[in-house]
Amino acid sequence: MNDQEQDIYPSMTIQTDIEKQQIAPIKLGERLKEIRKSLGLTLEEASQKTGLARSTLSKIENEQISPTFQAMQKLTSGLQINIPQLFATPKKVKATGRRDITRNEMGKPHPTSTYEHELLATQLTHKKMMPFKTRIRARSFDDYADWIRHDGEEFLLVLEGEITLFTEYYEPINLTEGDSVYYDANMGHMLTSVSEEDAQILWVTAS
Amino acid sequence: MNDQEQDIYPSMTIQTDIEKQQIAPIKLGERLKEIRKSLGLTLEEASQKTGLARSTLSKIENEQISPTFQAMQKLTSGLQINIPQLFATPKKVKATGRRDITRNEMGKPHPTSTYEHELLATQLTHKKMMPFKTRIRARSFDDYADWIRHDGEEFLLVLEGEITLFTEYYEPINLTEGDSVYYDANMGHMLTSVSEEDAQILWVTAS
DNA sequence: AACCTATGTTTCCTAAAGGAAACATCTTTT
DNA sequence: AAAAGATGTTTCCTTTAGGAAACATAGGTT
Repeated sequence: MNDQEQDIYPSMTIQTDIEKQQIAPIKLGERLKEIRKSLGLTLEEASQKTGLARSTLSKIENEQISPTFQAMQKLTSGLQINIPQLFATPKKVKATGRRDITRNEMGKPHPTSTYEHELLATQLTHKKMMPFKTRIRARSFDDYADWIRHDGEEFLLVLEGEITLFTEYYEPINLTEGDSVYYDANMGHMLTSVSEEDAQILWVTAS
Repeated sequence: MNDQEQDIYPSMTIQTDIEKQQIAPIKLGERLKEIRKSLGLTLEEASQKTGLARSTLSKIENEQISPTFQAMQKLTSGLQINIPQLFATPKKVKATGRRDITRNEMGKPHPTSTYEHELLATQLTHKKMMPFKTRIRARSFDDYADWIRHDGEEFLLVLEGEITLFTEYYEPINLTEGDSVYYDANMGHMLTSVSEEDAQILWVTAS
């Protein structure tokens, strides 16, 4: 799957790092207090570790002042936390309880010139992985205009037939039923069928 | 795979969000200027978008002042960026060019009382997904002490045989060769084989 | 060239942050 | 129970951040 093909269906989109960092309508003070408490520190101790006055910490925790970036750096380095951590709400609102079953052959078809994709679990959006079965129609290196490359990592398992895996930095290699590969998708890659029948694979992408 | 079984091998560990956020010994002003320029904005335009005075922005960019958290919020909301982005160095060091092939049956065995895992791509560490083939030995609900649940999301494809998928919030459902499921792993889940032979599945986890 | 305009910097003032110390509340010690 | 200590809050003062306007500097226009 190359970049152009992406984002056609919502179900094809993958939740990226950026999206995960939900915007912070943050109660910074509250959060800081949580962190300090979880470290078992008093204001005085935290003051010593950070170099900020006890009173200043108190005011920050009670949202009486808005700390400067400088102060925040002292906070993070002193308490051994990183900045995103300060903003990430501890109980992250992660989806839970979702489930999506795709019966055999009942995925969403998505054909291209070289691959015949069958998208799985398309009822779910905002998932971390994108699984799909693919029948490899390409028979030759020349069926591709260029390397396919995109963000993220990919896992591939051959379900039937035999394929050749071309990758930018390695020699081509043949894979047959049951074989699998894991690779960085930034590296150029492409597949061709070599078995009599077009090979079928399972593909899972994450970025 | 339950929590206890995790983290036995480095190759089983999955790269988490926290690890990705590399610490930032940041030149905040410099970074802000980069962002503003990349958006093609003048100080005046940025001022209008953020509600911060032109002069203030100038001083921040030249590190003459240390913005308050309040100011930083105006920055991030006005320029449509999120806070970690402000700190992340633009050229993120992401792995690329890795590749790991696992031949059929050549994965790393990892048996438990209910499952017989074969871990795939174990040569790679810090990957976003953890793929493994599993033979389901459990035959009954009672083979499990409790629901299996852990962080992240899971994708499952039945390679051979038939299984029953038990999930916390849904009725049990049977899956046969070629069927697949995607679900949140926080939701309790467990599998049993129902076919004559123990069923085999492919499992991919991401968190 | 003189003139305007757009963009960024600096100045000057006020509003707000940060620190020291007094204060208020608890808990522990004797 | 009184005294001492520890912890967090508030006050008061100094320093710094943030905004308005003046200033500097660069292109464009006539």
